[in-house]
Amino acid sequence: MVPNRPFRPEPQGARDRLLEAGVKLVRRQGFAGTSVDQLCSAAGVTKGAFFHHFASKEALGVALAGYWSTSTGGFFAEAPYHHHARAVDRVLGYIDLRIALVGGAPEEFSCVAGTMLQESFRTSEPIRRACEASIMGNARALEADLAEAIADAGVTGTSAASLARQVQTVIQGAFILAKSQDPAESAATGREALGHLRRYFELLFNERGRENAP
Amino acid sequence: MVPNRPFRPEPQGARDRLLEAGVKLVRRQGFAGTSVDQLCSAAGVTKGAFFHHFASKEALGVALAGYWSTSTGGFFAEAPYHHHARAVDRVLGYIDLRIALVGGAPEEFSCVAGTMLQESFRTSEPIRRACEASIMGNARALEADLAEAIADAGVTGTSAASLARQVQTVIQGAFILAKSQDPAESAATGREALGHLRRYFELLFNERGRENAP
DNA sequence: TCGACGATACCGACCGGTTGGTATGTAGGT
DNA sequence: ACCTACATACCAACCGGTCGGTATCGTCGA
Repeated sequence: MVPNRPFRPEPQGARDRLLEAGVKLVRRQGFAGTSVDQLCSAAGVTKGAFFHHFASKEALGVALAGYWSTSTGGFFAEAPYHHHARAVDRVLGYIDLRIALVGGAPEEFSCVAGTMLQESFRTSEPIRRACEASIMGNARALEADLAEAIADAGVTGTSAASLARQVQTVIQGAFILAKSQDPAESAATGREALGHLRRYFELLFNERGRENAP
Repeated sequence: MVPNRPFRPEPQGARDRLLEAGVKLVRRQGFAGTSVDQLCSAAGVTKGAFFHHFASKEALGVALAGYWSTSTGGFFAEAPYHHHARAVDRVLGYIDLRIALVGGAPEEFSCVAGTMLQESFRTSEPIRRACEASIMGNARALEADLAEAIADAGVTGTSAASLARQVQTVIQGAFILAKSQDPAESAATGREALGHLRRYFELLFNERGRENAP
């Protein structure tokens, strides 16, 4: 969900190293499938350090969702698609950016919050809430542009909030379809799904000019 | 993904009871989060019986994906939406059926294959392949109708296979968004997402007559 | 008609390793 | 002296998996 961040400095403290290891391991093997010991050795940290910073494995899960939200939120806030003059173009620019980020193996572009939700929504209410906040926060970042685009095009029968949720829906679904494929084809499968999302928005906002066939 | 099956007889053998328990437990807490002992006690069966029928926990996962495919596939094959004369109506009828199936808590309508994929796509290649077969098999059931609808409406720039995958994408994404919500709102959130899928298809196939606002 | 026989279905105690978590210690900054 | 940030050692519970045994079959020769 967030790209390779080449210029992000290697985290120094044990807490940040554990969260960074959490992103990597949870994406690859899920939350329940990742042990505290694995987290520690991936972060180059001992178990004592882990439980110094996190009261429990569940607490790390909650913190991980927040960490994920913060890093992805910062990335999209700085992205250049905001500079388009028309709201529709900002919305489509966001989708194009998401398409551009889908490359390589699924564990490099998939979403930590979506993965944790799948297995923890019922077993841990704090994790569920933290993941909800992460995904819905991501959605909220698009709502203003969507509201403007809806008004410009005179779209009826839906709302900016609902369309923002749909963006997240298709993104999460795209990750699952990508994971279902052989690694060589998974990124293309994910991009195809986002291409359909783009086309839906083009149709909805009457953007006939720029045909983009998924 | 499959509804309550009220008239399905209680399975007799240990193998079927384990698979039925697998559906229930994996939906609720994921594959890695479910232990063999839990499976056994939920099925009312001993560990000896488990390893008599399945060589390993992973083997149960593979069998579970197949079991899931078979039951859902059978359900949709018999559904009445096939009787519509026009292909578009069959496609939209399928989506309406999916919408109708989204009710109650996420563990009652979510997809076993999608859940297992999320955490096992990298740790178990056999499970990944079994889940891919399940999801893509489900998609294939719609391809003929989609191809016909595409031809009828003169849609360009995509294919029946691609649209069939998009249906699965939105379904899987809808389940994740549903899981992110408080149980009281999760079903409505899931239905909303499928409503957008319906609207995409209405726009694509120029079905202006039957406005269905998500 | 019978009973010996192998196959299948299932039982439950047990194993070594791993799990999340704790208790205690310590180095360094203030 | 005291707090933060770790390290080390350890624990009981649980993990997936094994193993020797039993109950119940259909079948086939005598």
